[in-house]
Amino acid sequence: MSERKDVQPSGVPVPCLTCDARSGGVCGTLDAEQLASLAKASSKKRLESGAELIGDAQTVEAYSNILSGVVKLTKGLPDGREQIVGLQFAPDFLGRPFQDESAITAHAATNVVLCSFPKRTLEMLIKQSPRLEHFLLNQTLRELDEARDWMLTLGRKNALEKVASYLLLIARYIDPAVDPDSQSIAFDLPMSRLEIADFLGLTIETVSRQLTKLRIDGVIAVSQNRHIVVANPERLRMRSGC
Amino acid sequence: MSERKDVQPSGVPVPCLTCDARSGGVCGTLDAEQLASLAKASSKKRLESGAELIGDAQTVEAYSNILSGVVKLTKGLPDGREQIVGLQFAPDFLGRPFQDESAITAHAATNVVLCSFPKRTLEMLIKQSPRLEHFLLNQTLRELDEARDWMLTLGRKNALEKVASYLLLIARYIDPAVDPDSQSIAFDLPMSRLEIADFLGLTIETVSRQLTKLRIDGVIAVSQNRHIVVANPERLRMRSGC
DNA sequence: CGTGTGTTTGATCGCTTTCAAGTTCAGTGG
DNA sequence: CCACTGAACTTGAAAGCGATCAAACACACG
Repeated sequence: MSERKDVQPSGVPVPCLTCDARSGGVCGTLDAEQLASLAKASSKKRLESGAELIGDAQTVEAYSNILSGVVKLTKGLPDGREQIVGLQFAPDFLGRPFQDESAITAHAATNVVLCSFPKRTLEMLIKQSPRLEHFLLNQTLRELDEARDWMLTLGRKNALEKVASYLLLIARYIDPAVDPDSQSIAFDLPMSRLEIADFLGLTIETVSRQLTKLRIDGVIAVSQNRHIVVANPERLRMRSGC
Repeated sequence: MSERKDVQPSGVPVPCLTCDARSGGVCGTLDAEQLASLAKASSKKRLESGAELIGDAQTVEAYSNILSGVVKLTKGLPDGREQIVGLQFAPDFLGRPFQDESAITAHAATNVVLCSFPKRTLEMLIKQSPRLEHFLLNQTLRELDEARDWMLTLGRKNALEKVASYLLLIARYIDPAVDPDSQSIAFDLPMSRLEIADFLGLTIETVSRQLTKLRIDGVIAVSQNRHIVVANPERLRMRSGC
């Protein structure tokens, strides 16, 4: 690709012009020149649901911005038990800076579009740009807050509270202001029952039973397995334990 | 205190000269001038085991370095259930940058010595010192790794594996190279059975029973409640599920 | 129309919790 | 030094919740 086609008079690379992640994510912290050097080395990737992005103990040679879709981060025990330890949504940054080997596995939970770039390129930019490092610190702190919230759920909530908490988590991703108003909210679950179970530290059967319970109690309506209507978010919150 | 007594010819403030955290922690990233301005605003605090450092939803006006002891971070449910979501040891940095309200509670798990300084002072230094921000990013990434390890333990391990994992965690803090050699290792638990239970998402009775099981199996020896001798670290690791 | 995958439902089992004593330990005052 | 006291810990018995095993159901696809 020629420079003429790649770079606008404004200095913003063409592929970045229409990119949702440009303002929200990593790229929003870069000046035009830095953005250009990152864009030159980056490529858009489409992944089907279920595809593996990063393998456990695998050398990581790329970082990515999530442009759309949901990525799940998992850890496993030698005997096959699995736990999802994080969910990442657009426009999150994906990758573990300053560490060559990943201790976790990443999979596409839905169809996913990424903007990937080499580890080296980004690490060079980090050294140049305190704003970028500040952005990463903030995202990492947010992920840590989320992980700790989830530890409370995993360690101290019962099955019903776990499932209710999960539904609230997804509902809030769709509409962050879901609680105060008691409007109903509808969405499609980005994950299968097995994945939900791996997220909640439960089995599929238990997840299914708790969804049934919430359905019978009139808190939610379920259709086609994945489609959820939360009739009464406030009642769902009451069942989530907090 | 006069400057003459506070500052050495080298430029290193006197109280910092003998400080263990000076090289390992936040202060190691600062130049002499920055260290001096931080030292001027900081004060050493001794806290008894059980003291509250940061309350939930309380405005945080100070950050700290942990000079000695163990700090536990907890989250609770409205009905009183509690979960420990993190342990911090010297020379960790304590506090949640860029957020006025704490979402968690911090308590001294043992007697603790802190070096505290005002939020404002550190935030000013962060703006000046990319090295400091880099240090904080690294510590936060490490804490996130630890939190995710623990999510696997909370969600997918049974009671015996949880207790074994906890003992390994503490043993590794005492001696990081505890696994490869099969030497025995002895230490005092920094936490009560209730705290261990809150860490593992179990009850005190279950923690006690699993410790008894490990004792009967000859994996550990327990005396005076808190003192543990791990006779065979490798067998302990085998029982931890990974 | 059959096949396969994902989900629901049912019955039973087992682990962890709960409730209820005991026991050990550290601290205090005689 | 020892007896007393309260807190922390251990042990036991029973109950409950989620896991496991098994079967039925629903939907997509060839």
